Amino acid sequence: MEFQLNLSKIPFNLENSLECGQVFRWKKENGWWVSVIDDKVVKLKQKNNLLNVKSSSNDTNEKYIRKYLRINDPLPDILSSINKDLIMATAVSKLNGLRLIKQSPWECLASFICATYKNIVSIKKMISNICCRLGKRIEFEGMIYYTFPEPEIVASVDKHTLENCGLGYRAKFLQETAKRIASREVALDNLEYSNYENAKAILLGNTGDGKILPGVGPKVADCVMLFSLEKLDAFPIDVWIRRTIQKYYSHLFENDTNHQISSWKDNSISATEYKTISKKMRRYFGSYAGYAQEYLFHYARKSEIVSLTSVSSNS
DNA sequence: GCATCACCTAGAGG
DNA sequence: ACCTCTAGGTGAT
Repeated sequence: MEFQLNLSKIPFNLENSLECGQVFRWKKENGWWVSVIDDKVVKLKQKNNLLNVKSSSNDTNEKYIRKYLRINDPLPDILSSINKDLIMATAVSKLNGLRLIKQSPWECLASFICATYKNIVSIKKMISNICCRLGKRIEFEGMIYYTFPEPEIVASVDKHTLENCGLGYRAKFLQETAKRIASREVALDNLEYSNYENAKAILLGNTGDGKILPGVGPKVADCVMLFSLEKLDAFPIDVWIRRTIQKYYSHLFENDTNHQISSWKDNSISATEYKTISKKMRRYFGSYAGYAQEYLFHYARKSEIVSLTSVSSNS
């Protein structure tokens, strides 16, 4: 399967969208961005208004690609709705065309369970290891690729297999969560049809029925909802975003006597802080707060407007 | 409820 | 070659 997608008058930037930290399995090979989506190898190359697409499957049609890349999101309207201040205006002007990507919920959930307390380079390696060892093999244009393994597979392997993928203490979290997804104790795919509050309560196990997903806290839940469950108002808060907010949005918290922004410690976010920041920023940016988060996150990392002592290169 | 702290491990920096 | 520190946080106390 091979075709071109005409993007004239549709703002889209492939590189920004794939490198902003929301997806972990795309890599550049011979000028093409390559990954496996579901069970299909997909290669993408953008030249101005044209997106070249190649795939191992004939099911990878224009509709499929448009959905995955969220081409139908009204990006100009979204960006003007979140463009509320100078820092966002700068991020938008530098990253225009960055779109959220619609991932498979299970792969997204598993990825962000692995992502806790790791840098992006390490995350990519862990996920690559999981796919190599447990995924289905696909050959395309002389190269071998692997699918992301189904929850049933992850649930049933020996625990050491996951540990050997470099997951460390995350191995048991991932496997336990895989079991509960595989058994459909938690119907992950149905959460797309719940609202933000309900979906989050179910992911966090706050429904009172004891269906806990280990390794899933507020940050992981927000990432899964934003990147795979159509909750574009979700606003994940990690150390980068928190530092950016502390530096550029402290005025929003001036009247908050309970949670003075100046007292935030640099290396951790308490549950209370998470709720305070999340509520404030979701209200401030509105129904597309998740787009704002992604632009701020990528801009903060790329431009180093907030400092980290150890920043890994993105290669 | 709410704050503190340990946690697997790879990779960077000294 | 070593040591120290940190990473898209979460769970236990």
